[in-house]
Amino acid sequence: MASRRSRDVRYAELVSAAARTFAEQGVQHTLVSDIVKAAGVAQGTFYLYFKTKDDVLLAVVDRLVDALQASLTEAMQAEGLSAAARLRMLCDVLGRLATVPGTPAVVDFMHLQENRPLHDRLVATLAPRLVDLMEQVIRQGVAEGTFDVTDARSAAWFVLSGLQGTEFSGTPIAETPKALRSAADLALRALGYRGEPS
Amino acid sequence: MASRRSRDVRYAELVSAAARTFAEQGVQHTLVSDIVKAAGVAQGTFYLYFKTKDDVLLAVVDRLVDALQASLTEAMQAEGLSAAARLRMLCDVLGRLATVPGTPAVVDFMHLQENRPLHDRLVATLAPRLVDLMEQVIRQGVAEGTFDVTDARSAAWFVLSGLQGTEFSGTPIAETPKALRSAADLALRALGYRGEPS
Amino acid sequence: MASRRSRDVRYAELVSAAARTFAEQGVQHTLVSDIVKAAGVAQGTFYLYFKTKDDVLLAVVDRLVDALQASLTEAMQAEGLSAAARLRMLCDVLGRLATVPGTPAVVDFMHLQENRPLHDRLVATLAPRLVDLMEQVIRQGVAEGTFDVTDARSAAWFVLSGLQGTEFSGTPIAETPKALRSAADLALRALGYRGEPS
Amino acid sequence: MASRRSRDVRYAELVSAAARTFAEQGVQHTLVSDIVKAAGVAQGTFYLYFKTKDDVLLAVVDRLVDALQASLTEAMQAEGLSAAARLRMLCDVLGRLATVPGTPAVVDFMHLQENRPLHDRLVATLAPRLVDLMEQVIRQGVAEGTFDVTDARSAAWFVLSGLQGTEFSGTPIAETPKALRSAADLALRALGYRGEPS
DNA sequence: GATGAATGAGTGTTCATTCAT
DNA sequence: GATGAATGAACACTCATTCAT
Repeated sequence: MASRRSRDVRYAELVSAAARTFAEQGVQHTLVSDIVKAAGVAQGTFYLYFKTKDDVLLAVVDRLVDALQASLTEAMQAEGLSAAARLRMLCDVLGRLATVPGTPAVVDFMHLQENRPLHDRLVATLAPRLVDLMEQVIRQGVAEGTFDVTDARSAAWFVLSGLQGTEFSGTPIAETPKALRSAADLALRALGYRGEPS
Repeated sequence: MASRRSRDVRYAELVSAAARTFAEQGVQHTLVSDIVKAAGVAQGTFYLYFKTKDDVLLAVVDRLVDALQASLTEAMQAEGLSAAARLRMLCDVLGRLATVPGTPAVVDFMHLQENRPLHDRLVATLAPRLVDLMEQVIRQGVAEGTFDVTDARSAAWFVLSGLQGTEFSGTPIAETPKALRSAADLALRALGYRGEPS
Repeated sequence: MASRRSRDVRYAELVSAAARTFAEQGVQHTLVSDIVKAAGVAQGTFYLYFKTKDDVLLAVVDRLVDALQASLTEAMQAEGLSAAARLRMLCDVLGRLATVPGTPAVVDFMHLQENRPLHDRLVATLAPRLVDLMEQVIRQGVAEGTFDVTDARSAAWFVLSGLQGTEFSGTPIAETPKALRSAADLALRALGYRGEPS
Repeated sequence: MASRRSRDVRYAELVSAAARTFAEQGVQHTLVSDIVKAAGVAQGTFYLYFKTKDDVLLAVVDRLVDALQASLTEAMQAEGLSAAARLRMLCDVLGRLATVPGTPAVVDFMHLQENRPLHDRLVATLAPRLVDLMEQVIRQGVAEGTFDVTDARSAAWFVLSGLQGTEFSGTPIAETPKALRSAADLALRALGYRGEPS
């Protein structure tokens, strides 16, 4: 029998085990029995913490989202930055996503065709928050007079999608940050920014 | 027994039945037995035309892609257009996707969370071709001196992703064409285009 | 693979296999996998014929009920019999239940504590029909002037329950017919019959 | 932690909780976890008082049986009554079962198809004692010369089953006592009693 | 070619019971 | 005594695929 744990600890262990297993075998091919084996726990224990198999998936995604959210929020809290600077910073943070400590290999396995469902949930959960942030930045730029857009929300979607598209462009992960940096220039131009590129 | 048909006709019927069923129940929850029922055909017949269940999905997607490809290729064949004009035209075609005759409700159900796999395959199949087209347009623009980008491929991804992002921005389908039109302006600006907006 | 059968034949085979298995192992301890093993059929085949495990139980009971119904109806169709004679005949038929060809050992295993659910369903399905028959007999007796009861329905329940109670009295099955015969005398007296005993 | 109780009190609480839960959800669908929840006690505590889940069922039934036994024994202790009078009294007691203080709603939920197992155990436990009582009464009647039966035991089963059958005849509970009274007349006739009806 | 009965490996979930704390 | 986390054997049911007719 796995030694007694507090509810929270065991929960975290299970989520970790699930994340690991999803990463290794793909969501679709991960059995509940794989997860519990990885967690060193009995089958039934799983159901003390999750109602169904899908539940863990949500939990895994939530943990990632929370980590990202933390990074982003922290990054955006800096005062006295211009909108353009903030946008570049946002790109940087996104670019570092792949290497955020604690979420290793996330982006890596997220892109396996196999793991589409996970990726989708992540995006579905994360995207709205990102759009909100981006929209704020754009509005700031408009207020400053450095950006020139009429519909901040739409522009936020366009820019963010463009940046995200970089993910798919076949760029090796190692070069993602650089790719995002030049994508940031395109983004700024799209927003009507006339300042010099980075 | 379903009446004898030529192989092609029966094939088409099955693909249609599959498309219909995927649309109604979602890919994940569509059983092979549902498809054959919809096609008015016996279970075994299915496997005379498709090797596996996933095969139909591919076939359904292929049919869509072919239709789109036809529209796009035709649109791009026009001679004597500026790069900017071509880009706008490309946006228009994308905007009309939802109403392409023969692929009714496609975009509609493509966006159900349920149908992510289908959507993904569509994008995976279509995206490279679109990127190719877009890249050509961009290179033309650079050659003309109206666009100003260094990495045409990356820019193509950025712009195309941005345009695609519009899909997700919550815009009602009816207004997608209009939304894409203004997104085209953002795209042109991103590419360094200085001409007047549409 | 078990050889192809017509739907009806295979259905009958499965019901038989289920009846046999229920009899041997008790309803509660019979697994679907036991039934299919007994039928020489794959697990999935079971679900081509029954929606759930409980479904077979119903089917088994129905088959028994139909057999009994046939015996009883036939027995009651004889013309020109007195009510008392009919009641005795009904007792005989009930007494022969255990030996009705085609339903071997039924009563036998019906009484295992284990098989209470089956027994219950049988009684629940059969009892109303039996009560109807008994009520008819009683009404005939009242009309003849040989029986003397005011509420034929209640009397039917009383008499039938009394007869059925004999089942539980610990009488060995072999002697059930004899026991029922003397129970018939009690029943007739209860109904106010003054004729000489059998 | 539930407050400390004497073993007996806690035992009684658990039996009550079980009875309640069985009544509400049916025996089959009652989980041990439901019972402990109803008792406000931890899962493990259950097993300090009962060896298995079936044990509680027995305990619940026993409690009912004890209550009934008490009523019956008291009723039968009256001296100087004729066999017929005793039999009528026995019917009365049975008729009042439904309203015996301390076992409210018992008969009510006992008849839910759902609760057959409970009912069965009750009958299985109670019936032999009842049969014993009834047999005594019958023997008394034979000795008095007012009853005329050869096999007192069989007659006891017949009569008792007949009376119990009244339970199932669809009679509303409120009228059960009355129904049993007229059933008593049938019973007396079955036993060869020639005295005037009640 | 067409049929549809048959297959059976695969898996999520349940729940009575145990036992470390 | 009391707790409640942990156990894990047990099982019903699914569904893509095969193949005898």
